[in-house]
Amino acid sequence: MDRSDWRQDRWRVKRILQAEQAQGEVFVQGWLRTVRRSKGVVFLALNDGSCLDSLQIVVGEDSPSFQVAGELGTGACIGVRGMLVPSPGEGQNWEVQAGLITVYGATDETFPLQKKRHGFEYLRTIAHLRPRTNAFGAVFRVRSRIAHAVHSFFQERGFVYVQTPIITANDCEGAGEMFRVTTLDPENPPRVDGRIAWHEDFFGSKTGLTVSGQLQGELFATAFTDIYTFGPTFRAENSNTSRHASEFWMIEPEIAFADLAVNCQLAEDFFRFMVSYALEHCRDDLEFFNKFIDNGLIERLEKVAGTAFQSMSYTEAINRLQRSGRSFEFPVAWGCDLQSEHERYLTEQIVGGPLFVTDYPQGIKAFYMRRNDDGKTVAAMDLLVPKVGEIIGGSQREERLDVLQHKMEAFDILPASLEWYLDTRRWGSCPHAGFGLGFERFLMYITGMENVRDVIPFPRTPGNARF
RNA sequence: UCCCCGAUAGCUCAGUCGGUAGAGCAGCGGACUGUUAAUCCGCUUGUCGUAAGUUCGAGUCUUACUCGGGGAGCCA
Repeated sequence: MDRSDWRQDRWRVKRILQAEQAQGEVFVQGWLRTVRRSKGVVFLALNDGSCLDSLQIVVGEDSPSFQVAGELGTGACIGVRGMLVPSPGEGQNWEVQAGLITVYGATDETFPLQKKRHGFEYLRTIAHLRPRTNAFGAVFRVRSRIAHAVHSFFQERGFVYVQTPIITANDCEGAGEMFRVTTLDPENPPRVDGRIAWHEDFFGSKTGLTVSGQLQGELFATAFTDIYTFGPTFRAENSNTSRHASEFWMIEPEIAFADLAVNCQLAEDFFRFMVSYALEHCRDDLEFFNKFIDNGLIERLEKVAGTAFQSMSYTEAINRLQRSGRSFEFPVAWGCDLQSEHERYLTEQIVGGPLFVTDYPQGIKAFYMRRNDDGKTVAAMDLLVPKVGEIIGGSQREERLDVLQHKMEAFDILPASLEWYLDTRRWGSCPHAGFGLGFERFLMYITGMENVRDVIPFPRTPGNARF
């Protein structure tokens, strides 16, 4: 239900532009994208973030604010009271004939945003102002809608939303380097026998920021059957790529009584639901991306929304790569992890769309993944998509206590640190599965933006935590 | 962390063989009764990333460093 008229005292630009008839006097507030002056008339383009388009404000010589309007610059924040009338000009159906204009915040010639296209790299250096641009307005509106779509999808299907902890003492999840959380004095930490006495730290043990909510998600899946998490995740890896951030958001469903096939089906349903949702609810913004960022975007999204995903086992993928006749920088051999170039070739060249690769060799995957009957592979799956690469990683979890204990031994993980995790296998264990989807990677896929730093409001990457 | 590329006006970029800095946009002033990143005329803008070196002379060549980008690894 649309309640964007929740305030009686002013209109949002989006609602005005959707008007089907003249509305009489309106009051609007926002920021100016452009100011065009002629001898007897000033045109203002007013944007309030409600939609991509701006509202045209026409200030005639008869307006009490004609003088004021002529002195406004790009970026100024104003309120306008005026009559909403059909626009005689090209390019918009409605415009506001300005009466009184209130200037909340003027700008001067040092305002960094101009009415021209800026490079994304430059805009990253002014991340506090970039939401006021067309591209980032579109990005963050889409981000908001898609976040909502995540909850819609799972809530409609009876999944319980779990807020897994951000501070955790799990140090052996194997998903990446952790940021340390401590209140010990870094200059002079307490020591026992020369080693830092972590038991004297705030939580009585060594803690860090979560690298995944999966393990706790599994605990809740053994009570609520179907659950999901959606929250921030932190990796202290020194990754300097367009696809990695130190702080990002991840969606992790975990489902009981499910094998890998059900897991893949859920991932596909989810992915396609989100794409359809974006096409339906973010149309204007997607058209902007399609026009200025990625010309094939909408066509690609529509195809993905309407087509079943392909799937192949790791073993088959290796065979297909070997038979491709293509020479890769890294050799293709069973037992080796797929390199980025291999993944790209599979999803972009061989399949030309999203692709599940399943059943990887157990040596290259995490300890908790369920061992297959062949004794060599585990029930793991990655979803690869063109341009972005790996966007989902998941697996059926090892629910057999003895097998899991052996795996932990083989991976050099001390069972003592995860007794609570093993307890779920001790009592009332059940087959279950789950996956993680990188929210920003999905946004990259949906918007065509090519850098993870440009789909997260204030990106954190090695060497940068500004704003 | 490794490999490659880059850093010149507020922004986007050009700058030849080493010879002393330039275009568009923005900004400022003016013109124009309705524009769509308006148009037209005029004007202003520089520690050439930092430090050192080679040279009569360095934006240009060399080295180191800083920052940014692309790729790789790690992964989402």
